Amino acid sequence: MSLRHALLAVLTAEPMTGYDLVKYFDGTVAFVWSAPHSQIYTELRKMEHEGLLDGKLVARGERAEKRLFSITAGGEAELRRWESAATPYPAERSVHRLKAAYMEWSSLNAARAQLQAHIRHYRRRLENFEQYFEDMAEHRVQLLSRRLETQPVERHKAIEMAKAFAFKGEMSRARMEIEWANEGLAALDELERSGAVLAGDQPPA
Amino acid sequence: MSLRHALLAVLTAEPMTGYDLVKYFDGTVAFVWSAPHSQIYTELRKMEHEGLLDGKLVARGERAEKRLFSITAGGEAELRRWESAATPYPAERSVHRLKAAYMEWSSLNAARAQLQAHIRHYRRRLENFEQYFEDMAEHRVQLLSRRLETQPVERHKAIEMAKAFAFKGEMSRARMEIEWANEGLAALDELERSGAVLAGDQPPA
DNA sequence: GTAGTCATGTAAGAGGTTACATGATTAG
DNA sequence: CTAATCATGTAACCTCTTACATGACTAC
Repeated sequence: MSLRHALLAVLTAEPMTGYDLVKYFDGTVAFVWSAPHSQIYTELRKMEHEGLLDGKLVARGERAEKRLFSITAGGEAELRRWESAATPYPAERSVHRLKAAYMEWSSLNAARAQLQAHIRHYRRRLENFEQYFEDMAEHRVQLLSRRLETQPVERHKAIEMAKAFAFKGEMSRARMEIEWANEGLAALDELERSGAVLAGDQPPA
Repeated sequence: MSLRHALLAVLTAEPMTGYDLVKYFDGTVAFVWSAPHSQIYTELRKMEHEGLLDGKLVARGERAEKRLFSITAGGEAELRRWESAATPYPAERSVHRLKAAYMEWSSLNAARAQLQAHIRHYRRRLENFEQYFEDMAEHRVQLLSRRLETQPVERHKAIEMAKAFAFKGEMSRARMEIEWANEGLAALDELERSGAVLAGDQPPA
């Protein structure tokens, strides 16, 4: 049920089409919540039926039309309710941590490759976040600029604080994962020096 | 497709029933991968049909029977393959980070309550991890002890390293989340001092 | 004209959640 | 005898993934 709240939240910036939302969900929003277009279009229609959104057809070129969605009073109320209510913590499901926990079934070199891939993955994320912060400082984040234009000035500080805070969390997470993987690489070196054996370095019994 | 690899990995310790697996998945395994019994029993049967597991009925008391599953050579091969192959990174979906990103729709006090709940959640997790490490040091982790009994000695170091490494990752994560939430609380205090306003502290327009 | 972008769907299937359901065994 | 634990399922439903599908608009 979080996709709908993500959609409501994005739509508080300004009315937009499903296509616009798809783009945002492929861009900055994807850092905290991602969704494919198939899910977005169907959820938008559902929310329209439930009165959380208002969709109206507008012209697009000569013949075509597109559907502009805006958040309704009910939608905003639902967003406020969700933002103020407690959200249960989903059960842990971390493939890469699971894999690490049973690393003994890999080989020394394959295990190293996994950790190096882990580092590469989170380094790339970190670079994207750093880019985002730069863009934010220079007012180049479209969604945020639109939001500031449409929301009352007295809320601007809170809006900027929330975005920065959330992304800082993802940055800390990325740094933590890189550090963790580096410690794993060191532990593997130590294992190798001590002559320990992984199952993948031995033939199957 | 990771549930099956988690099951294979746990079953390398020793043959066990679905019920035993359910218990482990409610216990230590849940820290990296959790699954309800409904999913576990059906997946076990599927894996049996595919030849990854071998299930045989054994007596249980006078009348009843239970099914003991053991990993087959094919199952072990699949586990080794998975452990050595690259695993794609799933799309981010973090409700609490999403909520934080749109905190401006909450109220100062509700936002504080969210962050305090975040801290409590990860503190509890951290305590559980600390308990686990203590249990591990004193050889009180059943699944691990069984595993060491059945696996060749030359692999013991690697086995212990892998478990400790994975759980250290979850501990770092928990510490990071606590620190993050504390920074958020400080940022909210700062917002309040500066007279900033959140939407939830104002009536709906 | 044609390639890239804008724009919006449907549908099958996998994975996960929650609830319903049942019965034997064991320890007190 | 009775409560807790052992033991194993089924089923409806929701969410998400992946693939299929279509057509208009715009810049070159």
